[in-house]
Amino acid sequence: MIIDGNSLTYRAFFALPPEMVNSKGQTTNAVYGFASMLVNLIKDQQPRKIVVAFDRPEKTFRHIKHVSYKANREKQPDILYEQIPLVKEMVSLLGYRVIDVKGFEADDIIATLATMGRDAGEDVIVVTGDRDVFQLVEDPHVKVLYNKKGVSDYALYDEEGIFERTGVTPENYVNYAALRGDTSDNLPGVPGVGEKTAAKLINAYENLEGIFSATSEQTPKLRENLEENEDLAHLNAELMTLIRDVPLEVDFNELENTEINESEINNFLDELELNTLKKRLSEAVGFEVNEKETKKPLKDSMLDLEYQTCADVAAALKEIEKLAKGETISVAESSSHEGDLTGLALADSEKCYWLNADVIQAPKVVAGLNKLFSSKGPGIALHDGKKSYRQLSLRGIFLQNINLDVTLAQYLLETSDSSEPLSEILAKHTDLCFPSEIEKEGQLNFDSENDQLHESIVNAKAIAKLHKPLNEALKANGLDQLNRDVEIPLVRVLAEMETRGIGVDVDELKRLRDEFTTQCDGFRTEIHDLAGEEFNVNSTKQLREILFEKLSLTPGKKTKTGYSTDAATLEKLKDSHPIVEKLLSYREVEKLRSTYGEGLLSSVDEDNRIRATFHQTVTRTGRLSSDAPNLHNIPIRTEAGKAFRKAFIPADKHLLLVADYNQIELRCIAHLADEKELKAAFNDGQDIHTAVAARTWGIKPEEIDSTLRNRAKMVSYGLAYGMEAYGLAQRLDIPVDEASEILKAFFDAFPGVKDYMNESIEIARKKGYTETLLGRRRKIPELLSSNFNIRQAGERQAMNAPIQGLAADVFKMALVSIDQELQKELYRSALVLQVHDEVILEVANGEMEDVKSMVQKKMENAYELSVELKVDIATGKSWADAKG
DNA sequence: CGATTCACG
DNA sequence: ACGTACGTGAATCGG
Repeated sequence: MIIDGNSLTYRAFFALPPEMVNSKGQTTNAVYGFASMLVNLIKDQQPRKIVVAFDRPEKTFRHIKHVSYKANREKQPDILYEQIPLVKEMVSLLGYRVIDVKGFEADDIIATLATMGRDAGEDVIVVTGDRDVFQLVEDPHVKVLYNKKGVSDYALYDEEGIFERTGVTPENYVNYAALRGDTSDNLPGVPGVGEKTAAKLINAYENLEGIFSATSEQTPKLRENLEENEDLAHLNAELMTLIRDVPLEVDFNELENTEINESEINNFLDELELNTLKKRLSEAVGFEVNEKETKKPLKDSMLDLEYQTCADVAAALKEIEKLAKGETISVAESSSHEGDLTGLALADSEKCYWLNADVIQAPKVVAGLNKLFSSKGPGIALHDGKKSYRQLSLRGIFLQNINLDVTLAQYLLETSDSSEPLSEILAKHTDLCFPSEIEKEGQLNFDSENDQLHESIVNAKAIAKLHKPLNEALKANGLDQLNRDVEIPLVRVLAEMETRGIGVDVDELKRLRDEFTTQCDGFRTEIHDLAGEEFNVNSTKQLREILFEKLSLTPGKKTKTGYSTDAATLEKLKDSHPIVEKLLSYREVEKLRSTYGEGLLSSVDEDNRIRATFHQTVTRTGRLSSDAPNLHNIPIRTEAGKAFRKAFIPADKHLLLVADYNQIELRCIAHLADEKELKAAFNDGQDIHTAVAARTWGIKPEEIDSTLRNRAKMVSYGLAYGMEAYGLAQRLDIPVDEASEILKAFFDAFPGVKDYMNESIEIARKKGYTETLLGRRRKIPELLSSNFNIRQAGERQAMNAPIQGLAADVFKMALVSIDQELQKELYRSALVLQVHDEVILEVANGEMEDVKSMVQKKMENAYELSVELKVDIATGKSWADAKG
């Protein structure tokens, strides 16, 4: 196997993010990528020996090609080139031969080696992303494994393969490429001659001489182009012909793999901090992994495991008393695999105490802890507060006075990276680290109570150390208020909702599941009949074959793996074949059956309630998310799907109350853009889409029909996402230029909006992040990308984040204030669910009127904007009943 | 485990 | 020629 070292390093570099940097600032993406490729190549091809060739140009370049090669790459300077010596070093340490020869390119060395191999009767496989080597392919000995893209996408070409790909034989490749040119090598070809024409000419006239002596047989335009560029073609051919007699200083037979230098390769990978790669590489190449000699952290920078056990109730009470007089207490609970609380670690900056499960159970300790954790106490710091809150509240202990949740703080500080292990957060904000025996989680025995104990001790200590730096960082970044007034109070709200769950009518759910199962079976049979064979309709791959090959329907857009079969594509094919409509129906009911029928049923607890988890540190905009199950995407848009909302019901003697913000994002835009006309439309209480339509097209609201209203509605919805004409056209099913007109009319009617959007992008570009009104940040590194599409996506994110983020902030504040009011007034009603701009409460009989007006008031006044916030409220015996 | 599809706001 | 509206999570297939 002869590898083009430069070519693959180059491919590896662009396949992987340049953010891969070790702690010393060395970029490692290309080294990592090259090694990954090597692993794949060894596994797939199992070569007997491997040689890697590299360029070693002289100071002045021998070929024009070299100059342009360099010119093309100059923009990606050092961070790529500085990795080439590293790749060479790695290859050598792995026992493979590195060859470079002064004044020659890797290509030429490869050509020489391949020729030698062929003459020796050896099988040679050349690996590269450079098409020049196609000329070397020769049956049966020389093949090319061409890297199409990334680190794992290859095509293996023999003579037939080259012909299939290019339309010419390997020996004709040079002339073919000379005519066509090569953009990646910056060589222009004959104008008007592309792949097809080049192949046609070569095959008709054999070689360049043949072609140029018969130009009169071509069409006038082509003839002219050929005649004008004859010299160019000959020069190209000369440049592209690889040199097959590079003076190598070694004989082909001396290129055996050498010994692997085990300790050196280990050191090399450690130095670059390519830890996960080490294992894969060692398995593929065959060397022993040295257990990394982790430089033992300095003793005084390591957290210790010392703690004091409160062995009985009296001891616990005594220490609780002491802690109550001191500073913020760090709290870390410990729970078993099954989720039972096994103990509690409490730390201040001096000491750490351990209370086991028995001690915590004692009523006196519960009372003591409740006092300690109350607003009269010194305050609490913890990590993953929602989990601790849930654990302790089950034991009657309530964490009421949280002033730092490390998880939340880290989320606010670095939205781009949530839910890091505590040990890493500690390393980021202090110069401390976890004791080595705790850090390696894999080495902990999961069942050992002792390990769990130690872990919570260390956690509590780490939290104590993080308290000061994190609070300072929050203040310094203007996130203090958001943290204290919104995120921290929300912990309790979400914990309570998770614990309470929402009631479901299991019989109804089962009925729906069965109904959709029957429908699925029916549609599936019909689809099989129409297709003329049985196949797995859920498999896009199989479906593709049926639709586009067997039934020869016209394919639409493509995905990475082939033609798309998504709903938008199928919609367009509706009239071509009766199977399409059935497929759309099948997809709909299959989704309902699996995700919502089977899925929800499997999440129902014994008390007929569903308990989801609400994540506070997942989204990049500040919204919440829900999983296991996701209750944020229960169907509503189709009648069949909506039926699932009938199965969400209140407890006995309760009703559900559903309150949702009316057009909150559009109102946020009106406020942020300070767009008077849009605000006026809201404040007048008009139908917003009609009002927007009327202003956009300059006609009276009474004259707006449903089409115009719908168009305005789509524009309003798309607005927050940075929609373009194309997207609007797709959704409205109108031509792009028409959509473009609509957008123009809209932005002319509401000029503040356009200005605001541009401003959002500008600020984000300057600062590197967006900010909501309340200071919530979102980093957008995409704005600096050299890739146009990625940069544009970044711009849309920059437009959307402050809008979606403000709506999320407002909503969170509403949740908190509703919760506080429910507590304060001792309501028996409770929050059971939230869905981005909608809250659902389980309201006790007799409390409805009060709760309803309270919720409305709290939501509408959650945060004052220069435009009114309006809330729609309904009540009923199910989620479906309580909607419109 | 990535890709595809589709449910929601 | 490409891709084209933001943000999520779940089911399913297939490598």
